[in-house]
Amino acid sequence: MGTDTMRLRELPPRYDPIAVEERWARRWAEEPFSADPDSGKPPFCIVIPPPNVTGNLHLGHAFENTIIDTLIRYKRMRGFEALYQPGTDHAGISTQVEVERVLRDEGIDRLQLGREAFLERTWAWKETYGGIILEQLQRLGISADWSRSRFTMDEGLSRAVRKQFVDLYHLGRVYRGERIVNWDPESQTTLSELEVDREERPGTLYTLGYQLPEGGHIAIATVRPETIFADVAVAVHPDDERYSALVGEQVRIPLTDRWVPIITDEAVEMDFGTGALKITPAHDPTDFEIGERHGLPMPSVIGLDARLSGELVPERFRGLERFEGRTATVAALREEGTLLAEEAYTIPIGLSQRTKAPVEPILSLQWFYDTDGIAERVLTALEAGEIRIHPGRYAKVNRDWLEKLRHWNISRQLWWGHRIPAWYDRDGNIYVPDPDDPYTDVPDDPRYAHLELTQDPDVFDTWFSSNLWPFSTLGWPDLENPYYRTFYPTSVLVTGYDILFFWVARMEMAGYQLTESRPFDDVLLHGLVLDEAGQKMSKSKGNGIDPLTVIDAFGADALRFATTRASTGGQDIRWDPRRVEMGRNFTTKLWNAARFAFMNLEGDRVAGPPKRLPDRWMMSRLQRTVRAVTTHLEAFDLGMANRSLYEFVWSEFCDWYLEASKPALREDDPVTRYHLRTGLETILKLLHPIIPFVTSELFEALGADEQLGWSAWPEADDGLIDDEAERDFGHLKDAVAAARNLRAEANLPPSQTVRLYGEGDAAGVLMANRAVFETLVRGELLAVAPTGASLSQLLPGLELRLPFEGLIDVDEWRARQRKRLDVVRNDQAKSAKKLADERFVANAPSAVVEEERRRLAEADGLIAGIEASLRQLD
RNA sequence: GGGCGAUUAGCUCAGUUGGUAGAGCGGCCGCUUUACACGCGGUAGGUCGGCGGUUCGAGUCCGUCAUCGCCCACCA
Repeated sequence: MGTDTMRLRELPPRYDPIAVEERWARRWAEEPFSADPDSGKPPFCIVIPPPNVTGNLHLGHAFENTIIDTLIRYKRMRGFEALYQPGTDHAGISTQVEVERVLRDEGIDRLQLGREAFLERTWAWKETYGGIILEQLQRLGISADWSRSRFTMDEGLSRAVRKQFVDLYHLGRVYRGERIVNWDPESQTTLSELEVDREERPGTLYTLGYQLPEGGHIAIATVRPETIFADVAVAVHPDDERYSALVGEQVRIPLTDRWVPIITDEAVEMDFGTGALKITPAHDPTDFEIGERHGLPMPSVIGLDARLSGELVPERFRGLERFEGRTATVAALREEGTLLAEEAYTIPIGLSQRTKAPVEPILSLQWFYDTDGIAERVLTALEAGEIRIHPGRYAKVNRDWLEKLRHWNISRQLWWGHRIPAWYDRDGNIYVPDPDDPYTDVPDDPRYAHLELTQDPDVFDTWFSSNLWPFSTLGWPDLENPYYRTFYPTSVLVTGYDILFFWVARMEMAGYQLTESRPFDDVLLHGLVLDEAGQKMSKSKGNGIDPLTVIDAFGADALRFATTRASTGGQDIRWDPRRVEMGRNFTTKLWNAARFAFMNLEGDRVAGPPKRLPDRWMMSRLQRTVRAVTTHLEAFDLGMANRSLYEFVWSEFCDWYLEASKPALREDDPVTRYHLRTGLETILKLLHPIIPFVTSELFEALGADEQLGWSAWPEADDGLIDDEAERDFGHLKDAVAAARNLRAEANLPPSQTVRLYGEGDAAGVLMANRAVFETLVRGELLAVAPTGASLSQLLPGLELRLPFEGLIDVDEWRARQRKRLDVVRNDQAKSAKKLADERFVANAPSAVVEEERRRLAEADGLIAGIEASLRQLD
């Protein structure tokens, strides 16, 4: 190879992550890692789970994007055309709530402002704050193609949403209908099942008497007496003999003069309460279904403002807020004498995930997505293994949810979002754009010009647009878009298991529905980041940790190190600042190792096979590390990749190789210099996906003319795997450790040079690598056996002797040897016992039995040796 | 009511196909050994939640119980 012309840049003695990271982050933002759809290289694509456009980076984002970026950088280095598709989500309800709050602080009411002005304000807000989270992500060093950033309300993506709706409408999969929905009276919109949290609250179970015509009553249990005004029937189970005689009779609703029939329905539980259920179709999902089955009327008595309203509500209760209404109703019932019993009872209650307000089930005219057919299709595909889910246990969760999916309420009474492309004439007929020309709004269609059409005021559920994300960001519905053609279906979808239903399952449905394809090959679900006490981090609890603060203090590499290390099998990760410190320390260690290497890299380097034992050993271990890290990354096991690298770099490369190579470097050995450089360079490449900043900096300082992120991933060279070198260097390491033990036991100061003699099968390795051994132990290896007494350390194949020179402390040594003797005798006994067991010898694989025999022999030898060395000093 | 996860050294966590338990931090004893005190060398510390089973052999597989946590669920 000859003389090297590379120019090493001098490294500052102390690594300053802040300055270095800032420089690289800016570079990666300005010259993003773009992907060329026409390169012909195999594609690899991950779309970012789009963060809320007005949100701030939290640790969950940092964790998630580190995983994604690590995979992307790895694949890019492996020669894939890797696209990390970035972007943001308009996050309908949370953004609207946020902007409303800001307006309120200015004393402005949304309704006063009006829809158009409000949207203008919201867009302005989005323009101002919408980019913040992406800038924050850039500090993490993620290698997204920033030139392709998308937003769910971009024109192209909005078009995709409209197409989805139009297609589904004409297929009959979305329909407008009056059904029970979850109403959030606080934000004044409906919510899907997923946006409602179930909680148990202490309450009361009331038993009411519904008067029978002939006198007497039927007792009915309810937790919502204020809804009796909307009752349309009383239901009992068809097999319930207690009531069979009453079926068909009319009963009087308390506090009113209305009489309703007693009917039978299988949904009634005979064992619960009195076995008789009041039927309130407009305010309870079960009752709604019963009402539908029996063709019952469905009057409402609770309005959108969550107050009692309507003709059926006696005047004195009208206008009362629902919970006040309950109190008033109960009081009146008591007075009337129809309140038969009250008992304390835990009642399940639905809360709006966003506002925490108790959700009111109401009957409302909304848009629904009948997902039955497509869910079936996804289930078939999942069954066929078209999508791999990691960890595997979530595959079942995914399936179970799809199996019992209900129609999805997709309309929201919000302003911020994709307005529903449906128009109505005065008679309530529905007009939706032609599927063959879905981009034309209905009012533009000359066929409808004579009608006075008004557009549906509602917008879609946010997830009705993010479900398109894997293909809408790539250009769909333009099927000829090169990005769509090359990168779809995407490769891996990385997200938290908490949005498996919200997002993943819905993308699966959208993919098969609209693109006839799975949207991704693999789904990698990660855990949640918990606080130090193991609690979920949340804004309301105020226990969140700002990743930017962490980055400021320790560096983004340190944070990335911490999160990848904690990334094991979808497990939640409890925040532990010690992991970040570990990462910071590790980057510093790497920096210092590089500084040492740089000090020794000037001068000739000769390529070729390693000759000296330390080089052979290191190169062999390095190949194994390349293999292990590659395997782990292929399996998405970032935690293991992290551990393999940490272990190799710190405990092998730094602790042993760099020390052991010092004699050769002192001698200016060009072969060792070559392997030192190769080792360092390979380490930088392997570490790059995890800690891109410090590795890029060092690679550049090493004189490379390409960016590390674009360089090729190392290939393991099996020819360099050297079992003999590993065994011999193992002996050397053991001998060094034994020498250090002797030094410690003899209580010799570290500065004092020790004289040692090695004896036994492995002693040859010491003599052959004398300079290495002497450097590592700060001692002198004697060529001739010392006469007289000495302290010994017994190892398999080696006795290391420290000549007794009178100045040393024998007591410590003796105590330690005796202790060691106990340990070895214990091992010996265990092995002997095993080998004496004929069932073991007969059943265990011969290699295991052989190994046990070897252990026994080794223990025997050690015991004899240790005993002899102890006797010698008696 | 179903389902899932966790339980390993003082703390936070690893532990591929079952073959004598590991890391970081913390503790203790030493060290300006010229890459690194964000470091180096040495050292202590565990009946792997309990019980039972399978096996020559179980942290690892099966059953069961306990504790903690999460998800799903229309018994009013």
